[in-house]
Parts: sequence; structure tokens; C-alpha cells
Amino acid sequence: MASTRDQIIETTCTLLEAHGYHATGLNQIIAESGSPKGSLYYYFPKGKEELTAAAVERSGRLVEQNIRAGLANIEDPAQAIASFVRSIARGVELSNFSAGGPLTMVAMETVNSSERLNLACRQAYGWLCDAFAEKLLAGGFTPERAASLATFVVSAIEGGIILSRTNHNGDPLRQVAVELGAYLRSTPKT
Amino acid sequence: MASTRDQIIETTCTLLEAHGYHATGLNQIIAESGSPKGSLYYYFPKGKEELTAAAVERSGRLVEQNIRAGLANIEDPAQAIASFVRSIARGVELSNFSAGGPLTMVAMETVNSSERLNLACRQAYGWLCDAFAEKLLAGGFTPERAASLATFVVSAIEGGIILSRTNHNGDPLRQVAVELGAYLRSTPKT
DNA sequence: TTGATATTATACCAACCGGTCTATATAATG
DNA sequence: CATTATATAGACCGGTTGGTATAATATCAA
Repeated sequence: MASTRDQIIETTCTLLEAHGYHATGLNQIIAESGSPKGSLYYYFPKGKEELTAAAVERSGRLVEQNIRAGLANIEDPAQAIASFVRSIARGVELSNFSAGGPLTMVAMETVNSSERLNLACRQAYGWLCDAFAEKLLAGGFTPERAASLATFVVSAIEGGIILSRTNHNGDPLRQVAVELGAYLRSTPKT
Repeated sequence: MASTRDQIIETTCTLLEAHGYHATGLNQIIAESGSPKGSLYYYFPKGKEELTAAAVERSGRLVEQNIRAGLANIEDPAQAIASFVRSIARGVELSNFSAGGPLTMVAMETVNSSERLNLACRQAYGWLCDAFAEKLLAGGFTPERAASLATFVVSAIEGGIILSRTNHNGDPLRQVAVELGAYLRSTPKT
């Protein structure tokens, strides 16, 4: 059974992903998690910011695991990444375009208003880039190429999610999958 | 001299870009634009949603113009786009990471909460894609290739802006410029 | 059983939100 | 000049926000 604290974080992750930071109210979190406000402030004395930081960290770790797991089945990095992006497209569609990019909104909403959340998001994005970079490294790319390409991959996916959610259509992400796959297949490894 | 209405829209664009939809208050808009609330509701009787829709449209048109202007000086699409992305990186840095992607946040924040704003953002993103697609078309790509690549380009840039703003560093966008340029140079035009 | 600690449960608060209201300038028009 | 539309000005409203205070209740060691 999940502890009250975990339940609160989990609920926060879901709401942040769907509605963003400023549109997610503490009252909504306690209502959906079934915990009273007293518990929330017991576990997160500094309030919304601290809770969100924990949620961002959790989401980041979760996405990182998803990436590693999603890339593990196919050896060739180009094919593995293309296939993974297609699976994101399906996930976004299945969620009715309310999932995908749990970090994006918090990252953008708090860039200039919360140092703490900015750092949490920066760290989380680092984990995602690292996960891709390691796959590329294992596929024979040099460390420098792997790092630059990983940033590129995360950028393209992030943007693809935005377009797919906005258009209520998984196709933009699928086009990203196609082009990204083609590029990774053709670009030199050094 | 800008009319009161234009002044309100312009202020709204700036605030939306920096803080997003839910963090931008009507009181803040009227304070910074110097117009009283009565004028705001005179020009936008339906309130915040209507005003934001106007701001999104304006931002979309403005970005579209920037793209066309930015791509006009270099004939080769790959070089032109790479150069344009580098100029975005400079712009993001110069704004202290509070500019870039005026549509992103509104698009994400309102995907499932405002049909009207969702449509406005969808339309605006369409304009951006079209601007890139036309450059690619002029560069010899087939219409289908141009459309798919344009979506890819917008995705990568959008994501690059997120990473650059989050990391308070223009380099992610510059890496996007490098990889995007390399891919567009090497990918077949049919 | 007792006492201390950990946790839950609400009542409450000032501040702010988007939105409505009425009153008043200002300008164009008969 | 009188009248009418346009536009400005800001007080005000109910509801919600994040956050605080305090009391009740589990939990468990001694």
C-alpha cells in the first residue's frame, strides 16, 4: 500500500502533467489524493513549491526509466529511438492528449519565478538526456556526438509532444520519429 | 501611437510569454498596460479567454513574420534554418531566458480546458509550420517532404527553446541548429 | 497504562482571482 | 447646443488561492 506521502506526490504528478503548475490547486490535490491539508503540510512544510519539487523529481526518474526500458529491446540506437517515439505518440493519444511531458509545463512556468523548481527541472532533463546519450554511446557514437544528439533527440520529442497535444493528433510525433530515425541512421558516429 | 486595445494585447503577449496563462493576472495586465479594467472588458467582453486568443493570434503572426524574414537572406534552406535557430538562441539569452516560444505555455496550459484557445494555438502553429515548409519547397523539396520536415523543424526548435530556457543557456538551441542543419543538408529532397 | 511522537483532520485567514457594475469623461453627429 | 455612441475609470463581488493554527487521534516504546 502506498504511503500517504507517496499518494500525494503521485496525485500531484498527474495533475501537473495535465494542467501545469499554476492551474493545479492544493485543494484539488488533497481532494483527489484523499488526504487532508494537514498531512500535506506535515510532509511538505514549505508547501506547494516543495511538493512540486518532489513531484518533478519523481516524474523525471519515472520518465528516465521509461526511456531506458523502451530503448532496451532494440540494439540499433536509431531504430530503438524511432520506435520509442512512436510509442510516446500512442501514449499521448490514449491519454486523450492530457499526458506527455510531465516536466514541460512546470519547467516553463517556473523558469523565472522559482529557483528551486528550475533546478529540479534542469536536473530531471539531464537524466533524460543521459538516458539517450548512453544508448547512443553503446551504439558506437563518440561521447561528444552522443551528448549533442541526445539533446537534439530530447528537444525534438519535447516539441513533438507539444504539437501532438495541441493538434489532438499523434501524427506530429510520428513525423518526428521518422525524421529522427532517418537522421540517426545516416549521421556519422564521430 | 498604439491604440489602447493594441497596448493591452501587446502587454498580454509579453506577460504570457514570460509567465504563461494562469500566472498572468488581469490586474497585472491592466497595471502594466496602463489601462483600466473597464477598457479591457470594453474591448474584450468575454474576458481573459478572448483577450488571450487575440494575443495568441498576434504572437503567431509575429513569429511567422520573423521566420520568413529570418529565412529570406540565405537561399539554401538547411543553412537558412540553422542560422535562424542560432539567432533564436541569441534572442533567448538576451531576454534573460524569459522570451522564446510565446505560444508554448498557452498551448500546453489550455489543451484540455479551453477549446477556443486550443484552436487559436493550433492555428498559430500551423502558420509557423507553413513558413518553414514554404522555404523548403522553394529549396527543391517535394510538398510531402517539406511538410513533414517543417513539423520536425518546429518540434526541434520548440523543444530546444524549452531546454535552453530551463538551463539558462543557449547551447541546447545551438546544438539543435547544428543537427538540424546537418540533417536538412543530407536528407533526400523527394 | 502512561507519555511522547507521528499523523490526521478542519476551521480559519489575508490576498488575490476573474468578472460585474455604475459613473464619468470624451468625441462625433444631428 | 443637445444627443448619442465610444471609451475610461475604478469600486466592488463571490469564490478560490496558498498557507497557518490548533485540536483530535493513531501508534508505539517504556
